[in-house]
Amino acid sequence: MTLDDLHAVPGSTDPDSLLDGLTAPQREAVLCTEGPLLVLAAAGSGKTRVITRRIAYLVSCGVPPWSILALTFTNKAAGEMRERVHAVLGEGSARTRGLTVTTFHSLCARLLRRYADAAGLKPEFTIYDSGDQASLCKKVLEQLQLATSNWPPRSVLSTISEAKNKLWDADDYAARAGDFFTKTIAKIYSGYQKALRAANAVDFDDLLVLTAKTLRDKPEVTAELRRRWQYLLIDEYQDTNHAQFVIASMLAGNGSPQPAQDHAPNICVVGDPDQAIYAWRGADITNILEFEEHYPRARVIALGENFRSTAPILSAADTLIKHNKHRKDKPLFTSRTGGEKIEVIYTRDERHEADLVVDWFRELHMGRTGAGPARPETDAVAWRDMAIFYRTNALSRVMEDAFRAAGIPYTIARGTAFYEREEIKNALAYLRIVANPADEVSLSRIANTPTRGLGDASLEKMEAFAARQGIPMLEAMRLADEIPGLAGRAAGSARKFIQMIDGWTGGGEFMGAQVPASLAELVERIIKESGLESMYKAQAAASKSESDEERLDNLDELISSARQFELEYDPAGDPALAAAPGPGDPASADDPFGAGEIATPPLLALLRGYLESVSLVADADAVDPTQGAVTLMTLHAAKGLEFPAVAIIGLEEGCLPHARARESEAQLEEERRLCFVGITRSMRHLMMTSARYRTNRGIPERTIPSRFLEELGQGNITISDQADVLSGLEDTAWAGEGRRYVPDESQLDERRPPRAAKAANSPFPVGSTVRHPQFGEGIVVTVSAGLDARATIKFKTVGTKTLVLEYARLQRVR
DNA sequence: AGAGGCAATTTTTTT
DNA sequence: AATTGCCTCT
Repeated sequence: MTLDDLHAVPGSTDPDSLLDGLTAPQREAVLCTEGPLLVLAAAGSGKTRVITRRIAYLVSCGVPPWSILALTFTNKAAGEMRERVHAVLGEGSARTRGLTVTTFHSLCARLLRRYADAAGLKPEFTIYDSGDQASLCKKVLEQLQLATSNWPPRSVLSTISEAKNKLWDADDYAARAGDFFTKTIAKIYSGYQKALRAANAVDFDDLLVLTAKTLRDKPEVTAELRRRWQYLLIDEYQDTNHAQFVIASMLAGNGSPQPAQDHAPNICVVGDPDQAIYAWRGADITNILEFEEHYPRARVIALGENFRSTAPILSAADTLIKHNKHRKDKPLFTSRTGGEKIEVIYTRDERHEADLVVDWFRELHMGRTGAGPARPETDAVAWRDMAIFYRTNALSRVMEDAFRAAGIPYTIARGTAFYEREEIKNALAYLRIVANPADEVSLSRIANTPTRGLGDASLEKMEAFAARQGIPMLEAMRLADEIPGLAGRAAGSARKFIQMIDGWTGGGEFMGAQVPASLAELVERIIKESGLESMYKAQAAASKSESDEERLDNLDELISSARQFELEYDPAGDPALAAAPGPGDPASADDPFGAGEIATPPLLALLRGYLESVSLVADADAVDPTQGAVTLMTLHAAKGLEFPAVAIIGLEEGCLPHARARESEAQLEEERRLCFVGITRSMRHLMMTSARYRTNRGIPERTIPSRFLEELGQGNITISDQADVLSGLEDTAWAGEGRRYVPDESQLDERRPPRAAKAANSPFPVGSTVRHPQFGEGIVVTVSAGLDARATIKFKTVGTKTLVLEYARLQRVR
């Protein structure tokens, strides 16, 4: 975010002022509002700024905000864009009312809820994540009597996903299936899709696919939406897949079968082919490459000047990306001069790597010292301005350990992590059942969690009954008394279970005195009344382990998140609730789609919205620059961000480029683009590390430096081989058989004394209980070594704190 | 019925 | 290394 966006005159009505500070091509991109426009925005070329100004410009020219639709890939990107448009136009004003800035997936979820009938769904449908998909797939495999060993659900699902991305349904796939493998997949696909519909559920692909099909097959729906959204804007267009392409085309009014238009659609797409990194999940680069063919009257504007990075960083990125053969060369330049070179560092192993990154960040944080006059304090880099990128999530662990030991604050960009915890999944499964009683996957998750005497045998009987009668499982449980062969005890348990759920939903009506008045209350009651809370309380008491107490904290946090959602929820802004507009008043001065009759009970609407938002979080959404901490994330999550200081780790063959991507030239080029994306996130300081040995799945292996390091341009980098400082280590450590790396402790860097030894000598070893004069009793979580040793202690009453041992006056409690 | 232990296996990236 | 699934034991 740049200063002049934040400080732009709020409520300014002068469209021309929105061009201030823009370069000529940027202005052109803002001003070219009519007709198809392709903006080829190189990394760091001010893309977001252009999009923001463009939206503001449209509004200030009198275009009604509700007729503008801007699509991004992550919630964070959408939120940021919304915020910046507000900042330029003045928040809360009617000037942005009805403006839609959202992600592809949320747009689709909302459209599918609103046009559920047309799409063949019920509006309370559940969105299944990959875990849910796998469970459902397993059930289908069982029905088809196929072994999961021969048909691993994960890989079956990815084949199905590929088909879906091409908009092939199960029949299309079956029609093309020739051999045994594809024919079997066709059967599974068909069964899986039936099971999804029976559960009134959709997977991530369905969100896009069903929307695309609805738009294609229901002209009345498409016409209505086209009437609303006259201006379409799509960010990161290089990463759209075929379904998204169809959605965009249909919304723009350029889809088959009748592309002939008397006016060219106002569709503006922004992207950079060099930053296409999602081919593996079906993104189709030809969408952006062939935009001009699809929209013959399209204007093309290239933004090539980079305003983000220093010259050496930019030059290295440019040199690297030029190694891609299947690429249209385009300029990438900066008018800046100076700047430090990229530091390429070879380390011994991943722990050494982590230590050197920590050291580097520490130096940056203090401001550089060294020869010459002391640098001004502004040279220091705040923790929040630093980031570490890695190819795979597994690489984060060692870095985390190092940061924790060093006492440097850090966060990991893993927005989905919270919702992947067992206790949260369980609580959400109850919520999903409440919202969508047909949701079989959620039901089987919690039918006997906590245990209530509904074991596998009883559940199977009820499932069989449900299948015979062709009714959902929950209905079968309702009729438990009539199920032949079902034990009386199990039937009683089922009855109680049903009563419990009816208590929350008012029998599905969401009315009545006993039904919760708020979402937070519903979540709280479910956690208590389902028995989840007492289950985890009992576990915590029995094991006294921290992870179990953490579960209770997490459940509390879920209640808070529901409360938060409730506070921010605006029913008028929920397109899924809006009644379809009457055909009479398309020219209504106000947003004809914004407010409509609300037929759904408010609590149910809230719950649907909440579950939707939970299902659609992205890892990148967790990036919070206000946290004052170093951010750790994958290279994929880093797209669209920028940081003054960046460390990219794991520059090794097999890691980056990844082993699985070395089979084809195309995959290798995508890896190179991934590396390019990482480099171009950095504004001033960039370090790239390569470990000579890396432990994968517990086995240390000798590595080969990434070819990308050779492709940066020698003039842009400085190389420092820290691994070589201890030459001879290899010969001794790797002598003999077994290929086990046994580092000789005596040869290790003095700055890093063996941690385990020091920590063990600490008077307060990990796991011990200590007493603090002020904070009371706690358990030692980590201890660092050295003179200024610190310990992280989880206190019973005041939470977790990091203390310097020398001053903390801790007492060991036994 | 349910919990606990052992063995086998491993997706890179994510909406 | 870590997770998941399967199996046995209570």
